[in-house]
Amino acid sequence: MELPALSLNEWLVLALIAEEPTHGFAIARLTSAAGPLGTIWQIPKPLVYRAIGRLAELGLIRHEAIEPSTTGPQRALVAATDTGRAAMAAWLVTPVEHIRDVRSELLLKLALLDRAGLDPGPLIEAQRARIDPLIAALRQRHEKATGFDRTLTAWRHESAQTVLRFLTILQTPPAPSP
Amino acid sequence: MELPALSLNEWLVLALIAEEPTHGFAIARLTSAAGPLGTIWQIPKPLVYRAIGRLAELGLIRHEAIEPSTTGPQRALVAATDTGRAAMAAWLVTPVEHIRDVRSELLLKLALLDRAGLDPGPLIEAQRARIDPLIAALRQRHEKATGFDRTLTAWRHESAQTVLRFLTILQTPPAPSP
DNA sequence: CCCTGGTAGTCACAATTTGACTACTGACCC
DNA sequence: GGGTCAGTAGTCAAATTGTGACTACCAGGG
Repeated sequence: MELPALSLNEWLVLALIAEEPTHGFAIARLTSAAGPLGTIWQIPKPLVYRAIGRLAELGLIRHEAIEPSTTGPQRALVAATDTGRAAMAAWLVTPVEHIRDVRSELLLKLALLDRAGLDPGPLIEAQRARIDPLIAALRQRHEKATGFDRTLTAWRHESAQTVLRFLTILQTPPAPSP
Repeated sequence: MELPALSLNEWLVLALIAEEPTHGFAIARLTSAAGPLGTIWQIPKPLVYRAIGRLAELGLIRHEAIEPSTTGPQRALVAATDTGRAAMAAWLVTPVEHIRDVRSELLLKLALLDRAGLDPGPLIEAQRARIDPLIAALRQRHEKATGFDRTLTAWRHESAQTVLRFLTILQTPPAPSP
């Protein structure tokens, strides 16, 4: 039962459906530029519906009966299956592979954990463990580099360290003003 | 004479043609994963040729006579026009607007300046001036933020500071070992 | 009673990306 | 000397992604 790779769009749609049974338009609202998640990751409306279609094909979500909406047109409810919820829960605590995915994927996971009222601690720790050896390797490469490679490795090293600093800030709650 | 916006791909192709008259395949080699610029920005082969087509339409480059290659098939030489070289020179020293463009666009400009043997100092200074007020604004927003917004603004603030640190490193040549 | 505005979803098209494909030349091996 | 391998040069078609415009439904205000 290999789960084929999902795009970030698809993971986000699955996550929102796993929170509670909902419908496409509500997801589109949450992930629009104006919505609460739109500051991290936006999904254009047509892509929301495309993602729902794909997730349904994969058996991660299921169409419930159509709800006779009280206001406006009918809405097609979708709910996560057990498989879907399990995949979701695993993804939510898996650290990201590459530095470049921190901005989108890690922040999104943190936001989703926050929405669910779950402790982000384990994810933060796992991410730190993933990054630590990477930073060591980048420092070595930077120390040996010459010419323009020095500029490039400097950037990579600084970027990796930034992730570490960011994770540390998250673990240090802001001091209450005295 | 408004110059329509060029993509990063197109700027890079123009830059390499401005270095010296060349042909599509050579550009594709330089910007492939294995090429010297591939570590910063890769351009798939078909996109190199599409970029050449667009640049020619805009009058930034011109097709020279086809060179009867000594080895292998014929190659279609292209050279930058005066307009093209001027646009290029201006772009090369213009700092990037957004933090997210540092990794790709600013690094690329630095690499191209390095290849041309030009002083990166003015670009670095200009970029610093562009970033400074941004950081101040982000710090303010971070200090006021609460809830998950605090996490988001922390990331943005750290990212902006990283750019500043990076620019500082570039201005500080590595101390010669004693 | 018509018009605006929000809800819900779909469609057709444009842009980007990917991999594979043609074609040409020189070199190497048998 | 002929087959074929590797490298050069460029193009194409298909898959994926993204965009804008469109239908349709209902409520409330003038």
